[in-house]
Amino acid sequence: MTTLREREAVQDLNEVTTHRILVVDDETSISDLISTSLRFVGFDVRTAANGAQALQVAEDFQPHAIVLDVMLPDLDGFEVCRQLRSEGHNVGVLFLTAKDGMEDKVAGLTIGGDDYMTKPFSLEELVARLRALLRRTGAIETMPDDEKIRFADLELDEATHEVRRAGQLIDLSPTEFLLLRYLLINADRVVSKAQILDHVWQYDFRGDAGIVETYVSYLRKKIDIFEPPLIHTVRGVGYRLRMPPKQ
Amino acid sequence: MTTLREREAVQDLNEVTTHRILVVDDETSISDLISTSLRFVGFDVRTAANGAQALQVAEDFQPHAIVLDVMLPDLDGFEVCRQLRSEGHNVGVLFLTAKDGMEDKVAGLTIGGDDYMTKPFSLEELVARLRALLRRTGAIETMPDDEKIRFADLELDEATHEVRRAGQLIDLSPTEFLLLRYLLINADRVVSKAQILDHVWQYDFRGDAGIVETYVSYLRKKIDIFEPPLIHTVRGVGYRLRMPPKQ
DNA sequence: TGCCAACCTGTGGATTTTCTGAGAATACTC
DNA sequence: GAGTATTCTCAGAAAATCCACAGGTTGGCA
Repeated sequence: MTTLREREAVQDLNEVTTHRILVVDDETSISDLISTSLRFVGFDVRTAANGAQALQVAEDFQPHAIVLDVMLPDLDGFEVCRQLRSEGHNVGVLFLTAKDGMEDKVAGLTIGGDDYMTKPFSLEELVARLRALLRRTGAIETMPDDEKIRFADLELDEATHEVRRAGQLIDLSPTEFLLLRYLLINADRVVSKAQILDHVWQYDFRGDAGIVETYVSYLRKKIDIFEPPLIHTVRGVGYRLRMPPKQ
Repeated sequence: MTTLREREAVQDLNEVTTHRILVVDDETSISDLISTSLRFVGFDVRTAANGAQALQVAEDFQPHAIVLDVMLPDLDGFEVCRQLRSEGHNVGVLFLTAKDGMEDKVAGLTIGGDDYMTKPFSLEELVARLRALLRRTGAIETMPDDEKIRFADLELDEATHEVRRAGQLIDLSPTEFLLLRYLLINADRVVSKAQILDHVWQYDFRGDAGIVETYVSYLRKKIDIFEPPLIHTVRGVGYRLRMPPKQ
């Protein structure tokens, strides 16, 4: 799925060091989904299925960040977080919360560089948030403008959520933004509609891949009214962001 | 989650030296919340859970300031403070008190550069007060003018609590002021409603993020009646203070 | 050329998000 | 203790977004 290119990009940021991420969730399906995704993107991942195990694994794995479900069979996520911090672990935490009203019982999830997402989420967003978290907590040292992804005269800024083509500001909806981001990260490679669906849409999306065509169409109308067009269809395979062939 | 920008600002003020803050509170949840926040904005933090421990830690940590709950299991906060002073520690103290009428007593007992806040408080305010305290006690040397935060033709003065747009004085309520301050500190980056809620509102606020919309609306009516508007909403993500897009 | 599958894109309704006004509750001020 | 300011909830309106669907278009291939 995701790509040498993306892994190389991560390598650049890390300067050789790979970041260690601990994923804590008791539903194996979720935890598999997440860890597979993160591994593809180049992280070194380990998992735990409950709080006690999480503490244990964290001890000798020394992760740079933790993806932590707040709803665990034994300790809850906050307790895990508290204990880790009190033991001196200086990790950023990306909390996962259910969308069922549990949400508003919990405040303070964005303190200290931490962040949270409600289930279900899209993998693309998970990765983006996790990267942002690593940056904020200093695990990735950043130059002022490596929060921008560029391709040709196209520029996507993660911090401001701005997208520009040839310097001109372009307004995108949230899904359009994620889609473009996914295409950009995989620039020059073909990505299938299934891949796009898996990464950009929430993991519980039950519609069909036709939606991807619709959104590609939206994107084209916004960014490919400029010349030359960058989004190319590879019939029978998928889509590809590509420079015009310089003959 | 407060931002590279803010950390850089702190660094500038400190000229490399990081300020040491001692946090004394017996409720772990509170002391965690505070220390996490302070660490993130660049302070070097240590904690103590009671008076005796506080004295001990202060001895070898030599903090520049102390955040001190007046209600401790052993000694009370004032006693701790008195003993420290008598031992020659010249630290500023930010007292924390419950909202129970004790406030007046506390107010009377704060001398010199000290300050106090009643629980619950907002993290934004805690940090602001602490900075002010450090300035008053001389732990931060200030240039005449760094108590102002500016963005475009907007100017917020921390010392006087005055806000101006295009030179014109604007009257804000306390919450509006904190909100604008938070937006200013994070100027140009997108901040989510959850972040705003976590930082600007008191930590025990149990309402939903809708309140943020309401207050953004208030702010707009006060500062964005001027042209151009500076507060922009990024749909699905949050808000952002932004200069008029360079055409 | 003619056919089929894949792809594109307009339409429109459902859904979600955001904005804002009105009013109740609370806190402050003189 | 009356009057004002502030905070917060709520709900309707407005806007943007999402998504299904369907007819039109394109490209590959027999």
